[in-house]
Amino acid sequence: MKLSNGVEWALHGCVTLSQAAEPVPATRIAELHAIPPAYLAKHLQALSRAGIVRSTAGQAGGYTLTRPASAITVLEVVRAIDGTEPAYRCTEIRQNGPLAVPADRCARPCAIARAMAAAQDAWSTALTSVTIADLAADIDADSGGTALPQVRRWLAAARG
Amino acid sequence: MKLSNGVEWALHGCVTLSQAAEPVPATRIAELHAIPPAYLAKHLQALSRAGIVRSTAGQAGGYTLTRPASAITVLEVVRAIDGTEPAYRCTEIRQNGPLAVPADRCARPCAIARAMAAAQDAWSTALTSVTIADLAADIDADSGGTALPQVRRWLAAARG
DNA sequence: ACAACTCGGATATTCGGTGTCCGAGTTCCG
DNA sequence: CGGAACTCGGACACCGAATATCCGAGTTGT
Repeated sequence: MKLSNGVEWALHGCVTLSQAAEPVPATRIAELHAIPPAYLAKHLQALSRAGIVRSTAGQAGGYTLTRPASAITVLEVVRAIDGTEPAYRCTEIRQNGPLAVPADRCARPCAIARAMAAAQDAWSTALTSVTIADLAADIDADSGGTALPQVRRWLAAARG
Repeated sequence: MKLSNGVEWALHGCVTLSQAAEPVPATRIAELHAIPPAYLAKHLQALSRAGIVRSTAGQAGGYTLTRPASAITVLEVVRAIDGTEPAYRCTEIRQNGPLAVPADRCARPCAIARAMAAAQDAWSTALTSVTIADLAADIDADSGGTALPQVRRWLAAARG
């Protein structure tokens, strides 16, 4: 089980966007974190499709959050990048072989699938309780209150 | 994020093994669920390496659980098949770019990594609370108490 | 009207999961 | 005690998805 690498970039990108009132191009975010610009753009497109960010074209265009950062959960971002498919997918092998369970007895998912689904729910719940605003606040606290102002200043300076 | 398909086979296999006092060959388990025998063998080897099952060679050989099914958690099996690497791996991109955080300021993992780790812990905890014995009991209950006896009978019949 | 900048999707490449095979070792039977 | 059959174990192809990239369509500001 491995999570796409783009999730990290998307989350950092959302935190960055939460500090900018005006649109920020994908290229700008990419150079902030020194990551491949074209690939980051691909993931930002996914965020756009999910309705988390809004894109404006043309000069002075870029990406903006569609909602306040406190209304965007980490789970939403993860799902936008990585997809909504659960980690465990039951193949229903209980319906195969010499002791196959008849299909009309399989209305409910099997016990293994239920256990895995419960674990997935716990995971999702944990990620739902954290918002982009929480991440930004924690990052700022870790730096002693200097990180977010620095980002805001850098975004303004790069614009000029 | 996707979980290896072999996890399902391994868990079903462990439930089957929990019903057999004598060694069961990989071929036998494979035909029970109508899955590729050679590939299932590969995963059973992983369980062997993890110390969950014990293999005996030669005629009348096969796999056996090393512990009672109530002492084997689902998480152990998942980790044996899928590896112990957490789903989210932090690349530390905060140390890159024009606003790079100095390395000596990065003793603790970043806020994003902490949130993902917490979710992973919740997931792991959920899977630790379920044992192979629990799965077997649930499967039996779902079938109205017929599933496990059927498996035991089939294992005995196939031996002869 | 022009030009520059932006996003968006279509396109190669690499890596891990999927599936398979044959050899080494061991146990049982004659 | 020798042989044969059965078992596991690791080494070998195959495939799909994630990675990484590019260029064209559209829009804004001048």
